[in-house]
Amino acid sequence: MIKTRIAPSPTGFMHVGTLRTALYDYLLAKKHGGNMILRIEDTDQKRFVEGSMEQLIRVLATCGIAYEEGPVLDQDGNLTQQGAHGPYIQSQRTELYRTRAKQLLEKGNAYYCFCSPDRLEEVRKRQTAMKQPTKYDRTCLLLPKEDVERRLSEGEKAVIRLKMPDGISIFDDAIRGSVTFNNAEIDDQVLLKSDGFPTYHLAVVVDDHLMEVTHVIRGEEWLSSTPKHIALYKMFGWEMPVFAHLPLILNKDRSKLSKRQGDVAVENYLNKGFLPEALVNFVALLGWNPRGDQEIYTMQELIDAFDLSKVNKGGAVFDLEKLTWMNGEYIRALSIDDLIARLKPFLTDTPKDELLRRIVTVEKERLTVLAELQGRLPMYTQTPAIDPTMLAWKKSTLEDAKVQLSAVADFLMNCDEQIFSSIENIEKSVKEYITEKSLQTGAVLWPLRVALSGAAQSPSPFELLWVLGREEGVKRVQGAVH
RNA sequence: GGCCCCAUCGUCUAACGGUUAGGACGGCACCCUCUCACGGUGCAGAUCCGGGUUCGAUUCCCGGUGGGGUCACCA
Repeated sequence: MIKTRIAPSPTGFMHVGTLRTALYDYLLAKKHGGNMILRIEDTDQKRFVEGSMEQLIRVLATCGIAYEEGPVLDQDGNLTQQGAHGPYIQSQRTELYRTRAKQLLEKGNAYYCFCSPDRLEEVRKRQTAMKQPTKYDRTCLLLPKEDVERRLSEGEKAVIRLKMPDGISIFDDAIRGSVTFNNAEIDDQVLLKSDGFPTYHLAVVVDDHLMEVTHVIRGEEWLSSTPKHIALYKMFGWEMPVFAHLPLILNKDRSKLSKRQGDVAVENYLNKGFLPEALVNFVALLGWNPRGDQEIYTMQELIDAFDLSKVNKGGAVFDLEKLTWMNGEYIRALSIDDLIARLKPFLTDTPKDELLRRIVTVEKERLTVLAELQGRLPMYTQTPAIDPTMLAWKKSTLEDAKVQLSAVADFLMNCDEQIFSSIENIEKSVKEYITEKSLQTGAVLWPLRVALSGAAQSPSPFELLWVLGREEGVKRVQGAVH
């Protein structure tokens, strides 16, 4: 059975790259009836941010990415874990890593290293100056056993390093095909830090094996450390998973997507009012395409079409404009009720139900992100200040505009109340009025719209009248005349 | 710099040796229209370069060039 896993660090936010990886993990697992795991990689205590695990769990849930194993939130919002291979939080598994590191030590596949960060730094500087690859010089590998024992018993801080074997590492990446490295160029990676925590490299291999992960999907930044992981799999005698290194998501300048150049946090997009479905749809298509001309996909369609071997190799620029367009598409596809429900969290003051419903009906096709609506509310809820110079249509005069407005106000005041029941009826009646009086459409509608909205650009006068109602509408028109 | 990866319109991508190199976002023009938005139509816009292989290369191979990633007791 296929088993995938997403393994984020609890650093306070979810990177969009993590979302895409999680999505691909999910798509691959679901496509083949497999399972997905959420594992928290919190082996760096310095980077841990309180509450971020819960946040990660919530973001995955709102994006519709469900996993079978890992930390979850119960009904009261408390963190629990589910699955047969837990715990799924690495800081709760440290004993496991220590045991495995010791095992490597005994077999001569790893060794203690007492070198100080300062010395390591010096070594690197020297190597850089001599234009040599920067890697540990293996000083501690030559230490006599007795020395090691003594220093350890004296309580000296030490790390455990992988003794990188000779030879070459070849593996078949599901996306890139065969990749080869010369082991001589690979560093003796620290596996267990002096604080007793494992590094990513040890923990990821141990956990993926113990949790029976079959497909390791991760970003391309991990490609060059894969030989270390392969060495570990071989030393432990474990079966290797399929590796799939995803192309990077890029900034406009084609460097790895970073905070400096825009939002990288999924939470930021959600908070601005990008719909999770839109974000998922967009991110799914960064580096992969189901072939064909379709742009909008449901999750089920993505699952059905997903194919790891069709993921692109080249990095993909995160195009905010296309995301924004896609979000607008999703907003327009929503029902009014659904849209209102999603809009409410973004409103600081919420108009009464019927008014809000009408506003949303009119604004729906104009919204690109949910957070925009709040700024458009005053047009409907506050009497606008009218700039008289704006009232005149094209080459028409202010006087003429006022004449037209007075007449329209009279018409609106005296017409059948029924016409206010729909935008279409209002439009029909007002246009009939214009025709009957042989007026110029623009000469009436422009001043009318400006009088209603106070803005050069706004929804149509018919839409505005429908939202505002007869009373408020007439009041605004009369107000513009005086 | 060493190693590794990558390379089709500005951007996301399609074309598993033979297509007028297709679609989408963005841009521009036009239509709809009182304005905005929506919608519709159209236009501009790409195979990094050089060698091979082949009757024929976007596609396969090699070499350049360019870009990126990585070289931590961070992931």
